[in-house]
Amino acid sequence: MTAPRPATIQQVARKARVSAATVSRLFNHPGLLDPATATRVRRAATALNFRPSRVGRNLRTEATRTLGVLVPTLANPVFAECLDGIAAAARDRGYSILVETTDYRADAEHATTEALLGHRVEGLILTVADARRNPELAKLERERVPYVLVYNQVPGGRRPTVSVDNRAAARDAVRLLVAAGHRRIAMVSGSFRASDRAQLRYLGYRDAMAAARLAAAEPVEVPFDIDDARPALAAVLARRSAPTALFCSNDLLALVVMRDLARLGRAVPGDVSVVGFDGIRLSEVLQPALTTVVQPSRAIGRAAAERLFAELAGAARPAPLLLPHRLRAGGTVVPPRGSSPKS
Amino acid sequence: MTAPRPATIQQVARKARVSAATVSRLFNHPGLLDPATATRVRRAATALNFRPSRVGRNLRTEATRTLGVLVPTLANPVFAECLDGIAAAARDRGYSILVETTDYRADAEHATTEALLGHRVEGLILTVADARRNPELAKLERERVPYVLVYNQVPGGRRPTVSVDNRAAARDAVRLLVAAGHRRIAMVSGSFRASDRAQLRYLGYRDAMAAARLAAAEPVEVPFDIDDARPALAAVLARRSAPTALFCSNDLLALVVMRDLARLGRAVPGDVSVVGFDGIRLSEVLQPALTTVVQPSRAIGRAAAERLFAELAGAARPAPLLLPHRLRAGGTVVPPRGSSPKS
DNA sequence: TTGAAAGCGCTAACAC
DNA sequence: GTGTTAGCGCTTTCAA
Repeated sequence: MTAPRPATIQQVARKARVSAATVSRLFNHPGLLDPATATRVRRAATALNFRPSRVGRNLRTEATRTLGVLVPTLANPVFAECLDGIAAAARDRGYSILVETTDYRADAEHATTEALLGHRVEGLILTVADARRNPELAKLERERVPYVLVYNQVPGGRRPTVSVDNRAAARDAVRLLVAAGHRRIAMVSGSFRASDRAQLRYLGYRDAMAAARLAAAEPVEVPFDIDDARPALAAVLARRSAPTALFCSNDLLALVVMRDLARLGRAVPGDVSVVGFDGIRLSEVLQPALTTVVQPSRAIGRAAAERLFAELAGAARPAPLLLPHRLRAGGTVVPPRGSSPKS
Repeated sequence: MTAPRPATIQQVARKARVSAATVSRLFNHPGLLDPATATRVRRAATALNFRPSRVGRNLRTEATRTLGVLVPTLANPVFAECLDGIAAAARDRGYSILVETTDYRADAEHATTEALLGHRVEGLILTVADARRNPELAKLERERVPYVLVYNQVPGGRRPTVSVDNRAAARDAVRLLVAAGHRRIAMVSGSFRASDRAQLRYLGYRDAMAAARLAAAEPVEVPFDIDDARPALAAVLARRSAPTALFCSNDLLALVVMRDLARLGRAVPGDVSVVGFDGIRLSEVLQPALTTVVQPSRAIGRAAAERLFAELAGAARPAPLLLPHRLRAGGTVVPPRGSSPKS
């Protein structure tokens, strides 16, 4: 029923009355062949639907021209856009991409990286739950497997990363709320355990609050895949001094928050202002557009791939790369009720 | 600088003073080993960071346990969500996923499928520009490579597909506009050349218009990656009888259309009602939520993977599978200005 | 329970 | 310009 075994280089060689080496040359060093031979071999190959096996080739050359990618989920467009950038860069270089997801479960990082390494990928691009102390990253370093983290960021720059400055970016976002006149600002965040970025962004939130001499609130931690934020939101809004603005650790979360605020009868931005983080394409297009910190996701993916290629070509282990973030003003932030402008 | 050669089964064998066959057995048929031997081999393997090479294994067993996935882009969440479903299903079965994208360029389908087949993927899951006559699909059939199309749909069911009934779904969507009282309805569509789905959805649009004895308009075809729809929209709205409602061939497009209608000073749904197609997660969460046809994207991905596994296990070539679509009423459809309810 | 041997498809010396 | 040969890492008979 299913695929018959593909033709081998030997079969082509027999049919064209040449040696396997000559067939191999046709595909790898066509210049070396006598034109007449080349034609004969080409014809035989076509007749047999021959397509060189990367499996045989990979084994022989000890190079797979394959990259592994590991991200929490592809349901969040921030990772999908990044992967799209990686795929484009890989295509340009003739590399293939093996993809794994963890669904934000740190304990899935082991099995997935093992699978990738088993395939002998030449390098890895990944986003892990926590890049600071991470047994899988330690493994990659011990075994000297080239890798680049995307989105993750490590204090001291001790790992090869491509990211924005999460803390500074979060600070900018919250500062924008402060500038709009908000004094009671809370942060809604995806689980800290599942995301070191979320932790850094919380620090940025605290920085901005401290700089404005405002009281930072405890973070409102929710699961990344939350689909009803009403209980959490109701609790925050019931605090003695309810926030007039919410900073969300990512855009997906911000959108869920906005929808559920509406379901709770709170208007955005009328009752509550909201700021996100990521700048996924869709957050720009909706109305009002989400005010958010834009990360250049495709560029992050592309840069990570290119740094990996550079390292594979012999360059030193890449230093951390900080790509610029950008604050995008949407319509989800206005001054709090009853505030005088330029207070 | 870069990775030293990974340990081989021979090195482990030497270190454990057994043969390579015994090491192999530890990983493939551990029950066959004497417990003491197993421990010794395990220790040696750990000490050397040994991890069986899938490259060697794949060559020997002539099975790669790898699936290829080809989609137009991962920047559209409908494909990313589908891939997320495929990845989850593959993980359950111990399969790996090789991903390629075409950026909606039909002429990239050849090189990308060749790359995948070169890797000897055991099956393919793909969305092509046009599945009816497609040289790459013909190639897959000629070479008897198992494949399942996702989203694509072929009249007569002559190809293995997993999709919704695009035409009927589009008909339902437009019927909903008709039921709201709209008489002048236009369709904004991604390029027909790049998407047979778009063509089918246009047919569904015409069906619904005909059934309501309304005049179908020529489609407003735009590129899938359009980022400013204002020129196209301005042209449609300038027609002698401007539409009061727009049916868009996908959600991403619908969102761009909504934003650009706003930029043109038209309110949605006040001036123009809008319906989308896909039901990407984000379209649900925005406000007003987009009225759209929901496709179960993750389920489509999962079902495609499972049908491929069934075929690999010996089942017959899968028949087309139609998954149910669902109309989701959002806030982007209201009766046209000046219409009387229940006209 | 373990080992020896062969071979999966391919490429790169090396020889002619 | 082309062929011969060896071997990449692994699994699987087959024999002991």
